[in-house]
Amino acid sequence: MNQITLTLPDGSTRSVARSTTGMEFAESIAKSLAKAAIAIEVNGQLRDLSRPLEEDAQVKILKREDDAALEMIRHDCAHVMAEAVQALFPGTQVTIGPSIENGFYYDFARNEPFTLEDLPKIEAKMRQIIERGAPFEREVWDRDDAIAFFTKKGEMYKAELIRDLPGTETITIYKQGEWLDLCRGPHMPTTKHVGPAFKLMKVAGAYWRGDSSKAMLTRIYGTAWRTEAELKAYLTQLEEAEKRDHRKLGREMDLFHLQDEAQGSVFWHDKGYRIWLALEGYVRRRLKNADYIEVKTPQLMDSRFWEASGHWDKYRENMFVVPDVVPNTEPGQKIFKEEPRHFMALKPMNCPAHVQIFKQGIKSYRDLPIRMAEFGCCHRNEAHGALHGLMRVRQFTQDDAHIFAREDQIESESVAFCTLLHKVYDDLGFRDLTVKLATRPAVRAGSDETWDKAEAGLRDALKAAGLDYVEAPGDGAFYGPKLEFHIRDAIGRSWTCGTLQLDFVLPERLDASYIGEDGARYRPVMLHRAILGSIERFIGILIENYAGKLPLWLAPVQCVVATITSEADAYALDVVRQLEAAGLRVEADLRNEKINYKVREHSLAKVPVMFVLGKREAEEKTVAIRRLGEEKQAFEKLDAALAALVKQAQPPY
RNA sequence: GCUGCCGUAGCUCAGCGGUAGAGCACUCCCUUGGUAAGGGAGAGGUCCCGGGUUCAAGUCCCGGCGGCAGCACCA
Repeated sequence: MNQITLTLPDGSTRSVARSTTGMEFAESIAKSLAKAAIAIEVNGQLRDLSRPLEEDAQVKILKREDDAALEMIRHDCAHVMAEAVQALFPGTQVTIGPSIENGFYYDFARNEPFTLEDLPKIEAKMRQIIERGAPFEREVWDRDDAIAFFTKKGEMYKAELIRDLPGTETITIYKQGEWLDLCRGPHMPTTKHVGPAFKLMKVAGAYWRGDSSKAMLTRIYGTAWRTEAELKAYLTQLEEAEKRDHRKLGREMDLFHLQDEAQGSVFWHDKGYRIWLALEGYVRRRLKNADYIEVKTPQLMDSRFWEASGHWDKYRENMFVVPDVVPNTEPGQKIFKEEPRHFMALKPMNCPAHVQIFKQGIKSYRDLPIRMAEFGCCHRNEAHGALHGLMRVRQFTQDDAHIFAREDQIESESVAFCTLLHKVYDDLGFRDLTVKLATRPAVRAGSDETWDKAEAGLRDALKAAGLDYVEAPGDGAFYGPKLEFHIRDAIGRSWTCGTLQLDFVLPERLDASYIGEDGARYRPVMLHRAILGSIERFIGILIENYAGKLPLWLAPVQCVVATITSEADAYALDVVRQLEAAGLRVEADLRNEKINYKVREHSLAKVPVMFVLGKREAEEKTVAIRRLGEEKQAFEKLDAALAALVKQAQPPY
């Protein structure tokens, strides 16, 4: 038969001649469809419209509006950029250029890196290439021919890519006019389909194949969208994110600062530390209610200890090591009187210390589970380039806890933790949550059998908790698999905060045991878990999520009492005293400034509530209440206003 | 750590070989003003650090340190 049957998404079927191309098929349905078409989905696989259809299939014509189209626009845009770059900068080698979230990039090999000034030139060239509208043409090449071709052209990276492709892979080349690139495809019909809604954003270095031992390439990032309106919306969103930057807000709101002498460690100012205390207090109450005990363990411990835990070998280069030697105080002498032989290290994590507490005395199976929490301050010597405000620091405090449990308690403990975590995120305003199961990494401790057991344990727990999840192979910790909890913030960014890690290795290494019902000794299993993760980082996330306008119970200054005239000063101070006595965080503003000025200033400082007092309020013992973001004022009796505010400022638990 | 860009007043930034500037913030004075900037005056700087070029260096060159953006890393 020279006819094939194509089934459309609505279930209707059409018979067409074998070898009809996707584009011809689209045209046979409707001219308008052919015009809007950018690709065809054949049995769930995206294909070029130019490719002939050879067999019966489920098909769907993809249009610009479809989600998959965005990826194609971005991918095609990367190709267009590569052509533009090679046209403008001869001798530049192309490597790879995928589409990514919100856009695309292309990595180039060039002796001189690109600068921001190059971007407008490249963009202009790209617009020419798009306008020219050359069709993307797919060709299948012989493997050796392709390697020879790219080698001859001086495209060593491309040649390497082809050489490393599995032998079964078809080598496809896409041409757009004169220019061509190795590519799996598919592509849209022509470069014109990319459209005008793109922008080159930044240049950066990137390692060849993501390997820091390999060459540093120069990467150009771009963003691309279906329409210019979408592009504009995206750029606006970036501006919004910049306005929310916790480093900027932290300075403006006088929350914290960082300085050279303590890189990566935070100086918490009075106001920032109020947020910390409110948050920590809340978590502490939640933990107590969930039957956790709270402990505090040493900051500095002997290297022997870290050797036993396994951290010394694997993570020493990220630990702060302190020589256990008496330093010289004589001027002009060496810092140490003798060559240091013994070392101590600042703890990079709390778990080994918690095992020590567990090991004091003999534990019975009846004692388990023991849920041991610590707001543990840890130090990790992070690479300079990794430090970023509160988000990535060298000294941080975890809302950490280790649950020592029997194996038969893993599931119920995991489920209980998931419940607790959900409550906390819900209270903090994060409702959009995704869960990942990170499984065994290449470098790890413990037998495969142990890992099988641990991974199965977490899968069972997820099932019992009724949580959807995706697996992240190879992302687990060296001692066990983990669940990662990702929260989505108000502007759509995702953050990994909570974790639950199952560990059969550390109890073994540090020889923790309990006596079972039968009188024999057993190993407990450890569940490492955190909800906020790092408190520093979580406060950073809160600041950005709320754009500095924290919920009343977390706000560093909950209420400012501002006077209109100095006649109200005495009354204002009395009001402040009463609010403070009721446990609120309050400030008085008696300055010789107009009320407009005061309202503006405290609004910009994101103070949620202002009590404004003039002569009238002082005489009537009332307050004029102005809330952040509202233009209206409410007038109330002081007693009623105070009682209402105290109620509103209650933490969620 | 790697690549690129940047480092001037508390903050945001201008100046780019020829005696350090603006706005906001700060201090003082006038003003007591009813819900997002009242007026005036003043004070404030090793122009990141160290070398070099030059008659002369925030300004040009080299090295360090730090910041930012990616990359790599994140127990």
